[in-house]
Amino acid sequence: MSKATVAQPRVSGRSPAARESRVRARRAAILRAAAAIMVRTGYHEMSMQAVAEAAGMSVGLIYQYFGNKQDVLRAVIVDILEEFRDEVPAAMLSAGDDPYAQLAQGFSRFCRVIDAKRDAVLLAYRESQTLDGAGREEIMRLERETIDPFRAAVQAGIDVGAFRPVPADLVAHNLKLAAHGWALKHWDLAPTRSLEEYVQEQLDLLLAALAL
Amino acid sequence: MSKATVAQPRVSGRSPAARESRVRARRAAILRAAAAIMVRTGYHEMSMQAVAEAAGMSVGLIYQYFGNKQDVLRAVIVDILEEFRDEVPAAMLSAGDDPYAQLAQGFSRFCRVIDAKRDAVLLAYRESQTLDGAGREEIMRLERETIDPFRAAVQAGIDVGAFRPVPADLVAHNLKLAAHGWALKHWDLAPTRSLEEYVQEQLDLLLAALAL
DNA sequence: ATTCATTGAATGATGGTTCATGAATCGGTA
DNA sequence: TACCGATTCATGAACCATCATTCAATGAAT
Repeated sequence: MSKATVAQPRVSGRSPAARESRVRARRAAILRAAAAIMVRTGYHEMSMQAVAEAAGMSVGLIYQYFGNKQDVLRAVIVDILEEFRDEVPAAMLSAGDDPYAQLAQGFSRFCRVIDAKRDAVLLAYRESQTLDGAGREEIMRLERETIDPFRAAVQAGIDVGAFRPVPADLVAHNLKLAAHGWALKHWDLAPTRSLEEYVQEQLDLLLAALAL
Repeated sequence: MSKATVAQPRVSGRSPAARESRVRARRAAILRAAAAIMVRTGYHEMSMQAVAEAAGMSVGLIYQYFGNKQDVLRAVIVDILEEFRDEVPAAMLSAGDDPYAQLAQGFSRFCRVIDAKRDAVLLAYRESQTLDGAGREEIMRLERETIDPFRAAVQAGIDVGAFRPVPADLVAHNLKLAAHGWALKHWDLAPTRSLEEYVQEQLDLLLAALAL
């Protein structure tokens, strides 16, 4: 005996709109399930069977929405990084013209988003090497896009004469690593300080380098 | 047909000293081979068969020296971190009494060692989550021991009145992340600057926060 | 009736770990 | 010296388990 016994009822009809919304929902369910499992166990320990169960569908269906397992990993990681890429620059825009305020605002938002997804950040660090060349390229691109506003703000401050001349890209890099650091070294940092304290202390330390 | 065909001639005799030296040599060969493979392919893609071949011995023999595959991983990572733990504090001791000079010396050495083992550092970041609880504890301990001299030097400078009062542990943390960052974000940093330039620029930025 | 979504057992490949087998070396003995 | 168990070192094929991926069969919608 074999083959399908109970097909899950389709969520909605066959119209293009219905189809598109079903595709979105399925993809989201898969990614949500996969992310939850990977955060707990890691990519290699995650079986597609487990993802299917957690997402409430069959294994075969996952392959309708993603080419293969690695493709799922890529989508999970990209999802996270896209949130950074969208949130951080937006926060800086809302901070007005002052480069210092922009940096403070952007860094603060960056840290907050990271704090909310600490596990996912660790996942991205751990598993991004599992991706193929194209996947890694995409990750690097997203990371660059996220922090370029930092670089630009520092450079603007220097040009205006508000900051000491320093390598703007390196300052941006340090802000990024400091934000990532809250997730990477949470075991070391969190026992001694809250997120808010961390943000303030780091802003004080890292932006002191910009003072004339 | 089956079972052993050609046993490799024993390197030396059965005396305690000979035994100990053989054990050391075997362990070293296994770790060298395993590290090389993992750096290229990652832990999960590394087969014990491949390690055995690269180390010039049989699979079974590896299990005489390590309990299992994860045990090999732990040993590889611990090896790297122990080098940091030994080198960094030593470099600071050789820098005399000035806290600033100590920090500069320690950070510089830290970065140099990391540069020499960039792949291994990435490996440690990627795979340390694969370890069990005890393994992760050991890693955290080694990391703490490595950078505690940074914290102590900063604190000493503050106490002496040479530095502005800042959270010493956070400065130490930032120096560590900046050193790790040379490996983690080499793709971003290296195109624009050499290791020496990176060290100088980072010292300038990070220690500016200490100026009165 | 046709088309598309969905199922899940079967396939095929991989690889960690064990262990029966054989070689090398030893201390003791004649 | 020459030989003999006993002991330790070393081998690698076989065992067993785990999955990623496929695809023929089935159900629902039109």
